[in-house]
Amino acid sequence: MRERPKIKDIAEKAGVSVATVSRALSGSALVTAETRQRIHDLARELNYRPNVSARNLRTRKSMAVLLVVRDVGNPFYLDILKGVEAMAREAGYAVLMGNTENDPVREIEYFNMLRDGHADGMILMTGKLPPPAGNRSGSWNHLPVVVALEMIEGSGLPHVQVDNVGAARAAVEHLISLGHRRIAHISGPVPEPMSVYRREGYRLAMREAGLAIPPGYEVRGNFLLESGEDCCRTLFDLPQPPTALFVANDEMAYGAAHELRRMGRDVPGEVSVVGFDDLYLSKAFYPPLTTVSQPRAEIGRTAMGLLLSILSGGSLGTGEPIVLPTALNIRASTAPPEA
Amino acid sequence: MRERPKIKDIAEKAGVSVATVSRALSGSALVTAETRQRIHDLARELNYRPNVSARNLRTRKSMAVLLVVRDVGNPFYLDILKGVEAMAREAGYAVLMGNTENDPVREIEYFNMLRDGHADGMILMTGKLPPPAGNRSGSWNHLPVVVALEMIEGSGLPHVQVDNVGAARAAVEHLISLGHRRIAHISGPVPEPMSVYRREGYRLAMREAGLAIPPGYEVRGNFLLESGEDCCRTLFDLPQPPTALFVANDEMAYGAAHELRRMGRDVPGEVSVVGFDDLYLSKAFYPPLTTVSQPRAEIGRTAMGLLLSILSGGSLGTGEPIVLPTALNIRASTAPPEA
DNA sequence: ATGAAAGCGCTAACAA
DNA sequence: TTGTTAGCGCTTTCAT
Repeated sequence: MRERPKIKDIAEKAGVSVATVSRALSGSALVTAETRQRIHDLARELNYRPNVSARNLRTRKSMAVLLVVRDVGNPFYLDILKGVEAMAREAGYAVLMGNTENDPVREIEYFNMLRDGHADGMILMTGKLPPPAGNRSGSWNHLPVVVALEMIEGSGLPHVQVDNVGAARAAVEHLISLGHRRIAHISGPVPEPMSVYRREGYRLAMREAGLAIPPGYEVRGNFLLESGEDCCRTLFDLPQPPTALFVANDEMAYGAAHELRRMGRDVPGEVSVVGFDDLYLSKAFYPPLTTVSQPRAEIGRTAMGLLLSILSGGSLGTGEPIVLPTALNIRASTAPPEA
Repeated sequence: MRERPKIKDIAEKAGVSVATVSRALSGSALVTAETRQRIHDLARELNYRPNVSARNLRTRKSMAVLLVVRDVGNPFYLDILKGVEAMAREAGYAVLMGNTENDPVREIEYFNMLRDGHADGMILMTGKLPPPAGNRSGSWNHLPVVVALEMIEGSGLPHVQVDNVGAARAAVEHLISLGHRRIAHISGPVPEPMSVYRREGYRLAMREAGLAIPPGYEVRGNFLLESGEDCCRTLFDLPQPPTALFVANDEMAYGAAHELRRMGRDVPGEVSVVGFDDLYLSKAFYPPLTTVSQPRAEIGRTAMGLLLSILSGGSLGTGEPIVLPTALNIRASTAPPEA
């Protein structure tokens, strides 16, 4: 037996042609049950495994997908990755990790990997599309790419997302229904769409309740913990500080709550805090964080499902984005304002 | 210009052979600077990119590595992944995610992917080696595999790890130095080595301080949040409950602290808690968690570096495991016991 | 310094 | 139902 058996070895032992072996192994109906059985037995006996490079070259497929995020170190992506991975492996696809760190060079690099045959399709969660230079069609919308989580407006690509405006609005309405009037917002890095939408939800809820947004009540953060602390400090340096905070993600909400504690302000006694994302630690946080929960695993599964249907030549759907539902998880970081 | 230019297209336009183009593009010295330049220009103009499947088939390499973990959803792996990814892409390797969920079938599957040419090497963090069935050599130790984080004793494979015994011991010694005597331990899922080692460190520190471990003071958890809560409850149902907890990972420590709060016991006023891992949220936790910090990104980088040196035919090192240093981060969840 | 040619291992026409 | 054969696009001897 040679180092690594190939189809030819099986063919010789079985006394058939390589074509027959290939067919038998791929379960083609054009092989008698008897020869198929014989070949399968032989394959097992020789511990045969097909060479993927050869198959990929011939079939022009790689059976791999690329999952591209801004920062692999961000815990937010975990459940999405998990959802993608689960669906992918079920369908026989491997998952390649892409990490851009907001670097345009890398963003292009991953598109190139797609072209190079490293992967058959891509799930893009960076919210950005590199300029279509060197791309004949002048656009990306004929590539097997699904945009998830962070939308890319006008891209013409299939999207899987949540209603950030509506979810943010519901979060702020919760605060208002508790009786809060002075509600501030720590936003993400506007003008990125996700941040803009969440801020929009905040503004909408405030306006509908007839509440003015005092100057300085909108502070721009960057989604990181420290940023939550900093923004919180800014907010409470105001002459008329807020009684409630709507923070654009949980991580900054942790930072804000942390900072409030440091300043000796009780949460939710003196200040209520609402986050966004429902990271899995938010329920163990002290106080357990009221926050908007996104169906992360579902986002991953849906995006991968969409990509699979594209890869299998299925329709691209309606072109309308798929919007998954969010939920407001009311826990212990919100309470009525002090009397 | 054809759909996707290949070497042949460039060769024709340049009036040279495909061999010359291949050489020029790979930077071979056997091409005149002039033709090399011409070919490079042409390649850029045609927007040429090599087909990876073809190259992989020919070179018998995939320029990809497989990173296999028990649970891609676990935040602990994030920084490791980040470290691996950074080193990998620097060296021109792609990173494939593997997720076993402790399923032996999947564990084998990833080894098969290695054999099949899906990846050139593997970083294994599952702490388990599938039975070497169908493996001629009867063992795995000639495969390009680096074991990280969770050691696999007797595997003969290169290891990157931390000194779990020593780190755990230092953590418990901290508790002892604060004056605690009744120190309990919430362990991981013994008899898995990592859990056993951390428990061993606990026992060692206790013995050296001349402290007996009362019956029931060692409770077995599973590294998950809820498990921390459950174990904590068990511990405080004891007639003589502990004044300090050494918990085998941060996630369970969060759970334990959460449960203590629910029981109305102040941390660290009434009970001190030490964790292990230093997840990035531990400092934002309330109270900020005293915990053992592992150099996660460094573990990832080191493992990938080791794998790269193996893949480039370098030595396998001494065979001795590489042990990376840990540090005890003392924060606010530990204090002297009540008088 | 360049070219011709032989594959890498597989799949898929096309024949039989 | 099976076999023959032609590639997939690239790298790499071996000639020249």
